Amino acid sequence: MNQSQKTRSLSTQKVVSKAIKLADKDGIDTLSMRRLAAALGVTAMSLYNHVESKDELIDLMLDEVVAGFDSPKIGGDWEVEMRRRAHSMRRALLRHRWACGLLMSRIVIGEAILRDINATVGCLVSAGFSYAQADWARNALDCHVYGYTIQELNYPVDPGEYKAAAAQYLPMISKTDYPFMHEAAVQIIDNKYDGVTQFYFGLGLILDGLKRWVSEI
Amino acid sequence: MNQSQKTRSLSTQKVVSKAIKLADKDGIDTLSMRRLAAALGVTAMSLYNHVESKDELIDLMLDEVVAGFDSPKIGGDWEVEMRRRAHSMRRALLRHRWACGLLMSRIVIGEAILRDINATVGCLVSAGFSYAQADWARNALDCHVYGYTIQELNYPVDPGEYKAAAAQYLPMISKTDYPFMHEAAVQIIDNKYDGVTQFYFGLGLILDGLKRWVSEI
DNA sequence: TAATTATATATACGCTGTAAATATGTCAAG
DNA sequence: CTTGACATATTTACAGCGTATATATAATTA
Repeated sequence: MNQSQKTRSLSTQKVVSKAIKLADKDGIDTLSMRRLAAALGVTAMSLYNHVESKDELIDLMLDEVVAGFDSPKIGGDWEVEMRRRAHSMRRALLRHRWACGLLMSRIVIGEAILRDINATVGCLVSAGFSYAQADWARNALDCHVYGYTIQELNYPVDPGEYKAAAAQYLPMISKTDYPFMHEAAVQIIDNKYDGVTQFYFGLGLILDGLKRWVSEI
Repeated sequence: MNQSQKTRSLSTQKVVSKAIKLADKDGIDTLSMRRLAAALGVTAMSLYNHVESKDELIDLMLDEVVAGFDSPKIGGDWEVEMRRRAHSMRRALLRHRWACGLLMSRIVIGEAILRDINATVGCLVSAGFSYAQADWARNALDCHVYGYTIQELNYPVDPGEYKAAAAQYLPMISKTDYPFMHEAAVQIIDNKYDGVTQFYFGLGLILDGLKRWVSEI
């Protein structure tokens, strides 16, 4: 039916790119092999010539997301580099909203991921961290970035939205049963919260702690 | 076929409990309504008399896990209470290995969850935190607990296992392409890492930061 | 005892990932 | 130029999924 019925039209790269595009648009839940194939003008089983399974496809998608991270420069000011990396991670994870939860909950070993970890550990080590310290520091920073961002993705931290959401949930939070939560919701509605500020505030807190830790040896 | 074919044998509580038991044993991926029903000696559709959907079932399962958290005492020493809560969270999440990823990536509003958040914010507020500070502090702590624990669930941080895993992955990490990662893996194999220590170390770092932050106003 | 309600069942639908067999286009060697 | 090998796309099929719908039966209420 197509002009190129059995001609080579696909490639792993094209499959992965289109999958990311679809996941960005419609969410990861509605991404099925059949739907992806249709979007590429092909039948589902064709994809398996370029991808071993849906699981491998998702790994490849995730590696592509990580490729968008701004990895630290080895030899640079570690604090500046870590901050820049964290910033770029958050941006990438907000752009690909489906990626954060998956990145946290799988072991993915792709090229981009190895490169990023190597650069991060390398930057810290060449700044004076021991390997153990660097490993832990990276873990703490990633925990913050992933942990914060995934909350940001699920809860509306944007000032306007946060207020709206709090107003919406408020009736569900009994004032007598949960007085502190209730008051917190009220304060959120009245005051202003800013997701970006909170993100960098927490990041600074961790970086400060790391700085003191490393220097006090 | 059963001795009680149409008799009332189920309840929401029983369904949720059995679901948790199955998820603990075989993982959340193999938990289907049919399998769960079979484990209860019943057909799949029967479950829908006690649970609105599989999604709601999972929310209920998660709330039950959170019910196992050791929530802070309002009025107690906030640092001690937060440490105790974090400890209990980690234990509960390690016991129910399927829960951590889900807790991070959904908005769950159950009784136990509301109670826990209320107690946590309440403890911090009554210790002198503003509501905004308390909200952020809880977020930072939860990020650490969830973020750390989910890594712990996926990567073997237990000393022996960590070594074995590093030894297994080492061949995949090219020494020329990823020298720092390679060296890190080598050091992990030679030195000793301890997941528990790392968890409390990171926790202490955050608590220290919070302490300085709150007092310096 | 009769009517109502709560609960369990049976059946069915559209969806999923992918195994297996088949057909067709491309390319290298004779 | 032909032929054979290979890469790729298709077709068909299967077992499993969540759950909508209709029905049957046991327990409770009137």
